[in-house]
Amino acid sequence: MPILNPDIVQIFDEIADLLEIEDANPFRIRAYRNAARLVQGLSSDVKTMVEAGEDLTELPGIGDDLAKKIIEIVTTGHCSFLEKLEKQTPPALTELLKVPGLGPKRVKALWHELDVETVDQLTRAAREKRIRGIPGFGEKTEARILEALQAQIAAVPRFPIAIAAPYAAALVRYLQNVPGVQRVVVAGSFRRGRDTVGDLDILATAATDSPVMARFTAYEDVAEVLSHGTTRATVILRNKLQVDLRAVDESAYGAALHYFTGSKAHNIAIRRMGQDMGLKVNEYGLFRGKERIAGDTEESVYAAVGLPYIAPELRENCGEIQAARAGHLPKLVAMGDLRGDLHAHSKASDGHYSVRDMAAAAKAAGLEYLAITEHSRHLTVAHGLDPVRLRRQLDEIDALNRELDGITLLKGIEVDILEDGSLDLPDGILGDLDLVVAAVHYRFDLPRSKQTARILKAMDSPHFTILAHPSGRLIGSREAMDVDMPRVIRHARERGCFLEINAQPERLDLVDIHARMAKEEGVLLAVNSDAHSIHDFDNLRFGLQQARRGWLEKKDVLNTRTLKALRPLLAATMSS
DNA sequence: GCCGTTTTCGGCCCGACTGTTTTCAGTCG
Repeated sequence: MPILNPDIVQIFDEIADLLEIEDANPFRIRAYRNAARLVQGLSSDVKTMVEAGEDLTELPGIGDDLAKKIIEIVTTGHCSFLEKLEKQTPPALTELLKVPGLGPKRVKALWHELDVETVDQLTRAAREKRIRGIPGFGEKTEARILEALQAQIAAVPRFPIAIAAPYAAALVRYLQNVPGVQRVVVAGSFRRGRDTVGDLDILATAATDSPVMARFTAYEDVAEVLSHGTTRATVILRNKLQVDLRAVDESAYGAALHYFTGSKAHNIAIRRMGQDMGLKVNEYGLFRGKERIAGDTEESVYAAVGLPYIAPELRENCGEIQAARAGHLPKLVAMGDLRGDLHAHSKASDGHYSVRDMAAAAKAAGLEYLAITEHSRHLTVAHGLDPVRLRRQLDEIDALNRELDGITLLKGIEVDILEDGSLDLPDGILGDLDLVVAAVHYRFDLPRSKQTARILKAMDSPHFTILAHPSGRLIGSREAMDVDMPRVIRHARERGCFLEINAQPERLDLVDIHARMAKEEGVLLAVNSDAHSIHDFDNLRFGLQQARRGWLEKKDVLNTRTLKALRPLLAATMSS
């Protein structure tokens, strides 16, 4: 069985969970958590690194011991230390840690006092009112546990960022109108541009006598108030989205925004840097002794620890601090850099508007060019085009281009990659296009070797410009295909073709770490809307955030090129 | 378990809220 990075992540997290229940040295536990997070964010395959004889202790947070464990895992497929822990502590206990309100201490107490090892046993113990008898537990805690268990049956998944966005915007507007409130901003993973958010973290600056906390918990969309203090409150909205509000004085804006944006790992690293310089860093500012030396702005927070400003999308403690220290931070691609969009549909296939309407909407969104890329005939549910209908559309686009002003349409197709890796339309007509976008739309279940071979073969077609939504995942409903993405990326480089970051909220694929890998390999990415309607160009901002999370600069993104600069790049993929 | 312009030991980020407590432990972010 091939060992992939997520397998290592899971093993280290499991070790950390079990060590927590055993009440081990918290810093030892943190070492495993850090290692898990490091591997999670690694843009290369650990097994490959081991096979290449790379020194894993070069990685920050990996020492001799963890390097040995990683080597054991990738070579044998298991970890003897984890197996030893599982003999001492029932592995099912780690499931209990996921119950809100239960941490390692309480899980351990439940296990020792009541022999509770599983979620079922916990539910029974709560119903039979046995939990309140344990020292440190009471009736309220018992009720909370039972409630949490019942809520977990209807487990709340993470929200795609675009779904959370309108709720965030509405809350921000509401809070801004509360007396005494100065600024309201959404922080947390939302601000870091993650593809999904587990909750919304909102920061408000307000006068101390502002009723902002009370007004927050009284917001009409609040279904439940989980906690309510003077500077912090947590609620659940009717759609199950959790929202945290933190209120601070305006003078602490920068420090609080930095703290509340995270990530946690990034914050810890920054605080440690501050500590080395004799500074205390918290959400109120940076302090040398009692003296406050920074915190008005985020820039001042970074400057105080000797760093340039780091964009929120980079704050995952995955190399951004080292890059900042070395002066090597990327100048991230920005919304205004996008010149065009290379993937869109009209009602000729499964879109909802005419080509003319789509062109007008793209122009209104500030774009200079738009590729029309209908589905091909194999995708019958989307009314995919055969050669005859495609030929007709090409004539329509030629005619429109003679008439349109300020926007140029490119002739494309989103051609199906068939199960054997061939493309769904003949080379003859594909050769008459400006670009060929290709994608997998069925048989997502092929084994890794076959799926990878299928895509590599498709890339070797005479006409192949962009691999669209390369992993095929749909957030919350379909897992990514099992495909060797590093190999696909390397092949794209050899073949001279491009990969897509699809900006549809449920796709956002390539994901950040693969985008970063592509950048490192020198493969250009297209940030495309995959628009099916005139409103979908708004989604480009989410695709762009994903690109920024992949450390992409303007030069790394294909569709930041002017049309003049783009044409030869497209042409080079259409003639080999 | 990691790490080192305090380098092989002794540190390791910081604070708010809740519930069960009479001063704080546990959990969370």
